[in-house]
Formats: sequence, structure tokens, C-alpha cells
Amino acid sequence: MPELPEVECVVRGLRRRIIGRTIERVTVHLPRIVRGSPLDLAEHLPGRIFRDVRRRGKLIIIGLDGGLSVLVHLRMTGQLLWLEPQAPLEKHTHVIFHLRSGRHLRYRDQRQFGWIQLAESEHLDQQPQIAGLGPEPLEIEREAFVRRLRSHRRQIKPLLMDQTILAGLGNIYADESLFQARIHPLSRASRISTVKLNRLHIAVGEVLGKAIDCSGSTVRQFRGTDGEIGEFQNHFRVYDRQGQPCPRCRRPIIKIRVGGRGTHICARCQQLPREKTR
DNA sequence: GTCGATGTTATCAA
DNA sequence: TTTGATAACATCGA
Repeated sequence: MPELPEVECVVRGLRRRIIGRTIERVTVHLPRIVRGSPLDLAEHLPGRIFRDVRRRGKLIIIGLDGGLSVLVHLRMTGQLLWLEPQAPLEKHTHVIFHLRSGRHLRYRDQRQFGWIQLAESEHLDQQPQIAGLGPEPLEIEREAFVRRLRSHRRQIKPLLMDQTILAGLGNIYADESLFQARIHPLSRASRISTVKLNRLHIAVGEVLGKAIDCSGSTVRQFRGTDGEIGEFQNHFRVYDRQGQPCPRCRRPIIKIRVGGRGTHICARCQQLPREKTR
């Protein structure tokens, strides 16, 4: 569920809530969620203070004092919730950070794909989950963006979602960006015109920016740190809108499969250039 | 009850 | 090099 905008909103929410607070203890209810040794959390975290929270791609990086960081990947259904300790224990709550103030930061994850890991702040760049990430889509310059995408001949949509190419795009924002740029998701990246790739660079920035401004998208069950739902799903132009009219040309949006993922397009506005037939 | 789909990603085979 | 299938898991809707 959470792509770059949702993760960014969680990070901002966490910043508001946890910076400067001290961890009293950590309880792990589902050890599989913690990479490395789950005991590490209980052992190394008590007494530490949250110093900063940031994002790299879809990964949340929480810095503590004493040179340790907590990495959190929400994958499909992870949530980090800021709650009163007496708040009812919701189903799928797997890890609880008990803060000295009495408050809870709870990790909840219905499908249990997400994970939490302790890491040394000094060596974050060597963490494989971080070292392999491509540039931030909201920071990369146009020329570098075009060069990077055009150097592969894969289908443009799976390429956009490849975290080593760009870090942060997932299924929703790939569909929305390709629609805005009027590019068919099956187009071979190496054969897309400079004009279209320039358009895609702008589209990615605008789509992600607006989604962040809207507190993300809640399609199934995304929640911000304070349990708030996103609003960008009300602005989808193609995602999950099959059968409804294209906002540009009124022809019905169709749903196809690309790289194994459900993909929403307007077949008129996003045309596939004829493949060379060798 | 069954089947297929769901926003992610790692891994394997072709 | 690129692709598709599969797996991890729970839930929902047809």
C-alpha cells in the first residue's frame, strides 16, 4: 500500500510525535517482523531518545541517540500508529514501542510483509536495503531522469517501479504518472521520445507532490501516524477507475496487466508505438 | 466454500 | 538483459 507519498506522510507524522521522546521498552509480539534478532530491540532500545526521522524511497529511517537507527519498511499493509496506551489493542499489532511518556508507537501489519530492523547509524549507506536504491524521484534532475530511464529497454512501467532505478514509485503512482505523461505502460523505455520522457519527469513530480499534499492515498487501509486517512484517492485519474470516463477524452478507462500488476490506462490517450518487427 | 485480486519485494527459472 | 511465475500473508468481493 504505501508508496513514496504515504511513507512521506508517515515520516512527517512521526517527526511531530516522537522526536525527543525516550523509549521505555519494546515488546515484540510477532518476531518474524523484526529482521536480525528480535531481542536486539528489547535489549538495545530502552533509554534511547528519538532524534530524527527521514525517508529514503519507501524506507523509514528513525535515528536514535547513541548511534543506532531503526529501519521500518511498511511493504503492503504496515502502519506506525501513535496511540494512548489504553487504546484497544488492534488486531495485527506486532511490535509496540512503549515511551517514557506512557504513549505507544505501535507497528501494525495485516499481511505481515513489512519489517523492522536495527542498524548502526554510521553504516546506513552500506545497508543493502539502502545502498541499492535509485535516486529520489522528487530530487532527480530532468536530464539525469531521462538518461537513466532511456538506458534500459524494459517496459516503462516495471522500470518506473524498480526501486534500483527510482526509489519510491509503486503501482498507483506509476499508473497516474504514465497517464499524465500520455505514455503507454508497455512502451520500451529506450524507444520513448525525449519529449515524452521530459513530460514523464514533470508528471512524476506533480503526481507525487499533489499526493503528499493530500496526505497520501487510502485505497484499502493506509493510515497516517495519527490514524488519519489519505485523500488523494479522490483525485485518481486512472487508478482503480476502469469503466469510468478518461478525464481527458471521456473514453472508458481500461484495466490491463503489465509485469504481473493491474494497470489502468486510457487506450486513446496512451498509445503503444508499433514495435519494430525485425 | 472457492477463486482471484490487493498498494511490495526477493528469488528463481526460462 | 529481461520476463514471468512464485512466495510470503490476511482479507474482501464476486
